[in-house]
Amino acid sequence: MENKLLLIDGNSIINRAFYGVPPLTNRDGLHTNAVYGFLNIMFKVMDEEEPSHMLVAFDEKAPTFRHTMYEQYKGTRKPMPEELREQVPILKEVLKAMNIMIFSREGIEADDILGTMAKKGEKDGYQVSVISGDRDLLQLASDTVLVRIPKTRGGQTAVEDYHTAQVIEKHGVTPSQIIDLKGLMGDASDNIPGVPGVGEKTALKILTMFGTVENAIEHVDEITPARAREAVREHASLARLSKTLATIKTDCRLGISMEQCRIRDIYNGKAFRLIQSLDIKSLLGRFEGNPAGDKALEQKFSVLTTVAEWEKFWSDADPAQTVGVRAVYRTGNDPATDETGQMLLFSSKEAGRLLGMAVSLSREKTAFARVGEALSAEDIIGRMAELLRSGRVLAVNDLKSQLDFLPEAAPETSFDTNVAAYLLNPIQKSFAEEDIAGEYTGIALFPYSQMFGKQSFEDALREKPDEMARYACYCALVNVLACPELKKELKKAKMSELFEKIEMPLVFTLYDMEKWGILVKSQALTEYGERLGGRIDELEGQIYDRAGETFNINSPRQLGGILFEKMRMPYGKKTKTGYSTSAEVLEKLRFEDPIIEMILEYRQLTKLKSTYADGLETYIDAEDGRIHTTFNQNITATGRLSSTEPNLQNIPIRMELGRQIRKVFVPEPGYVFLDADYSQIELRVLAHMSGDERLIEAYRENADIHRTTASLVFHTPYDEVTDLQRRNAKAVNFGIVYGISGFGLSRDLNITRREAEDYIEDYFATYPRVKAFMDELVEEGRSKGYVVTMFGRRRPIPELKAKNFMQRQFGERIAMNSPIQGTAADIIKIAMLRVADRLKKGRFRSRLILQIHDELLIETHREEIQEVTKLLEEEMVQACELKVPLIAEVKQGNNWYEAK
DNA sequence: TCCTTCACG
DNA sequence: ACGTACGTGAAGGAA
Repeated sequence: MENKLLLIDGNSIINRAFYGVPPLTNRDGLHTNAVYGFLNIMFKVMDEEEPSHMLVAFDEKAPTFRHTMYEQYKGTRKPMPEELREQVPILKEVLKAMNIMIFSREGIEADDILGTMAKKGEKDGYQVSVISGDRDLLQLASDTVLVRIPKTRGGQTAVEDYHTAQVIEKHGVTPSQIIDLKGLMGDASDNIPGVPGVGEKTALKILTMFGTVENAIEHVDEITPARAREAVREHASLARLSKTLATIKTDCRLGISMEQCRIRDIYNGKAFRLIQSLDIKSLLGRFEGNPAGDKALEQKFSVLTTVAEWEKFWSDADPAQTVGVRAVYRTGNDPATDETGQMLLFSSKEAGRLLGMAVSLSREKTAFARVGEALSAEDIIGRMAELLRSGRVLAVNDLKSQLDFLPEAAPETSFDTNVAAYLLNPIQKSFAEEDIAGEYTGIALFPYSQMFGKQSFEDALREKPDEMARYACYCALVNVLACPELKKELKKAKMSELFEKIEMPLVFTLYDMEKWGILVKSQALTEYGERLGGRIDELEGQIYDRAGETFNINSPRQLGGILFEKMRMPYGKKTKTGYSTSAEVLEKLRFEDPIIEMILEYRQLTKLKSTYADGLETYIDAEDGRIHTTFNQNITATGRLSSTEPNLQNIPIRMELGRQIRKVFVPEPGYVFLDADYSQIELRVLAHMSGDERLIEAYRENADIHRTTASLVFHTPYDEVTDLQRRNAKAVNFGIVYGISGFGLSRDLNITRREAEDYIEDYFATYPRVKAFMDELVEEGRSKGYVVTMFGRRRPIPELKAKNFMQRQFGERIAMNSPIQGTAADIIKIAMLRVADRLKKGRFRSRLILQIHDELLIETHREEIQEVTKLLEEEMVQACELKVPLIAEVKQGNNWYEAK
């Protein structure tokens, strides 16, 4: 409707929402219930009223608490709970994103803003609605101004509407008399005193007779009953003051034009993304129709089912243009069902079948090619291969996972929007099309899960073919549109080279590593598991005997009950949920009872059996007997890789029993393992980046760095350093890399905090540039909001701006650690690329198969051992030129145990 | 789904 | 007065 003004009392409504909606948080633990409740109320009212203009008013200072039910009842003021306080700026951000006018100014109360705007709107011929939880606002009601008070009961929002008539009906006074009413009866929650002894009943009686406070005072002698008469006489000035306090100003100078309040483009991509990040899914539905779910846009999407259609799509395409892509394929993990509901299981080869491919050149030209009788996967891929030969760039999200279905692309002609978005903000959890669409294209893409739940691509494509095709088209479009934006942002952040020279090429290297996998001796693994199982059973019996009952040893809760209550052992730490039974705690109880020893061994063995013996077995590929892990390139905040399903980066090594499991990882016949790891790469990076002379000198002399540190810190000649001193110095060196704290070191070394702090102080005195470097990193993190590695990789650190001391301190440790850990990660990535490149160019049969942060494992053909040893060592050492030598040690073995 | 525990660098 | 060393992933229990 034209000329309809909606005014919202921001503080009042968010308070109502906070107490009316049960606690909710998003996946990061941010509270969202008040924002959710507010938006719910707002949207409900907007749906009803269809306003053309709108404004949300806030109090400038931290909102007072006077509007809450609790406060109205108690009449006291308590600070706003943190869970609510943190939601106010979030709400403002959401409103801003929706282009909704928000207004607050110091010295002006939200009430007065609303009053002034209501008057102005009324005067300019607008229909005005004021939304508030506060009955004070009823004084603004008139025949053209509607005051609406939402009530949240049991999740349902009902709204009470007040024009002049309804105010009189419900409260027995006219809107303008509301202030007289408050003047007489007061309002505890608003700190309006009123006339002592006069309540609502009396006040109403007086106003019925005299109309206003002033008139009542003038005719005070006529007031009945006598008690009220004397009260008003005695407190006349208090009544006048109270009325003034209750009066909402309607003549503030705000400097707001009606035009600024006009509603425009509420349902945009930015707002969508923001609400999405708050995990308020139910509100996302409102965005349908704009701009994702944009019918005009979708009409241009087409579904191609024949070769002819597919050819035609490309025939008039601009050959220079980037192609956005989204492959839809059968995933191996979730078995599908066919038309009859029969379960279908696929072999690993079948698992990776292409079902369709969305391609996009622009908003005008986007299509989904569906694999079927008249269009095969080969047809689709074949045509695209030609396109790539002409130098087109493919814009894909998560290229590695789709490489099976794309023609042989090269790093130079591929752009992975997922990897690019990760580099720009590695803190984010996910970078799929739906996660980056809003930020880089303005398209508000629905989450896949919201449209298809947990369905596989294949099931979704069968059950909702149109929606799935449309979704894929949107993805392809997002990729092609996001590509130039991401490039621009990467350039701005000086990460173009990191992206092009390291991350993009690495996609292909990791793909190859995953494809190769690592051979596992299945039978040996089973036997290992059985050996563990035997011993576990023995221990289980002994533990039950000792405890005098059977219980679940794996349950920390039950175990805690046995140890600390039944057996009355002294408990050390407590966790949120009960007693801690961690190995650290149990170690200290070693001498209390033999049961502790048994439990520790039991824990160790069950871990090995469940995670490694049994766990790994399920990942052995039936086709080739190898385990194919997934290397994730977009998980860690520092730039490291991670490994999942299974994690091959945490195979036991520290304890001998666990280490034995490495014997089942073997090279195929005719091959051996070459395993190379960097020697103290992080400390060397620290030496380089800090430029500390002594540290650099020590490494140049190829000294034992822990011994050197011990010698300097403990003022002991190098050759006389004791084992204990060296061990302590080693812990300090580690601690430095982690962003040292006295507490952490003291816990690690089992010494007092005081001693630990002395160590640290001595360390910094010994290596003064290290101290300065750390301070600079923290300062840089604070001023820029992020820190960088030698190769420009960024790590944002919002924690440094946190109000909470602990969080800030955490931020400082991150600032100290990330550039070091991240630079080391950059370096080994470079080494991986060069090693893989040389193996490929030299037509070696050997292949890189694993990376474990500072270690590379190569399955090496026997005839190539010498050459590969040499090139491996060479490329790792030369990956980066530092002020200190970079050292890599290569070992050979017939299994992974021997090669370490 | 969250928490605790523990495997690795 | 707090409650911490940095970075990960998987399993099992509790809810």
